[in-house]
Amino acid sequence: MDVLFRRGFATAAEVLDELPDPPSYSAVRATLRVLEGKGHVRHRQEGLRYLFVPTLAPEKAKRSALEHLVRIFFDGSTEHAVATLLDLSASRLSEAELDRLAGLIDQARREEER
Amino acid sequence: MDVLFRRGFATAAEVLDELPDPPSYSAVRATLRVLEGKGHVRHRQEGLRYLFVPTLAPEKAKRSALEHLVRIFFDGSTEHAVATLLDLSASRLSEAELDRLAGLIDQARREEER
DNA sequence: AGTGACCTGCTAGTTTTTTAGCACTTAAGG
DNA sequence: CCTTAAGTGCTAAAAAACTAGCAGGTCACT
Repeated sequence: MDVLFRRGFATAAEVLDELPDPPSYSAVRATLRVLEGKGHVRHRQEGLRYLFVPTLAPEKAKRSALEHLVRIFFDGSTEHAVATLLDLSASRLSEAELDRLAGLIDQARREEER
Repeated sequence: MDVLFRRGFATAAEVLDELPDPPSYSAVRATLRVLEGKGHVRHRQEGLRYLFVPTLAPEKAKRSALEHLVRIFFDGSTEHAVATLLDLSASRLSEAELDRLAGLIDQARREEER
């Protein structure tokens, strides 16, 4: 699922390529069929091969993943999650990115006031 | 692992209790043994029962989980991840929390300048 | 027309996981 | 002292996942 979410879609072979500690090609194909059976994935035929796509829309998947992570690792505290995220990559954030983030906080503040 | 990370430690029965769509008690016990074999978990004896604890320190686990999520769902962009996080819970953030977050961004900015 | 590269569907066999349950130990309560 | 509850270790059987590989189709190239 991670591979599919990251790339948007992929063939079984592409999923295999990107798996760390990969099982066999057969196993990947079987797993994709199981995931499809469970409704987590769909496939469409592209030429003669299958492209697999996550069922959940990317926007929903992102939110759901973040909610889950905040609950599991930060006891539900968005503040702590954001703090760790900033700390994690403070040095990689550009001036412009920081400006935009400050803007988002201001925006949240204004929505709070209403 | 999610249950252990969220609670810090737990018995097999507690893990079972918190699993959505739970397997059998036997399966949980066996899985914990496998995880211990792989080094993801340790256990210590508490009275006559076992308490299982993640091997990875919470601080490292949080960072690792965030890094992974940002890579998978936000193409590595911390900015987009923070934006979604803020949007996700803008209405739940207090004035004080927003102030502290703004402070963290200022701090990142100052570190950038050095 | 033939060949090689890929891909699907399928299968049979192996390995791993899951399950239920038994014997045994410890702690608590009557 | 006896009983009950809760835990561990272990086992055998069932279920699921993994593996290798074959037949057949399509495509591109020679």
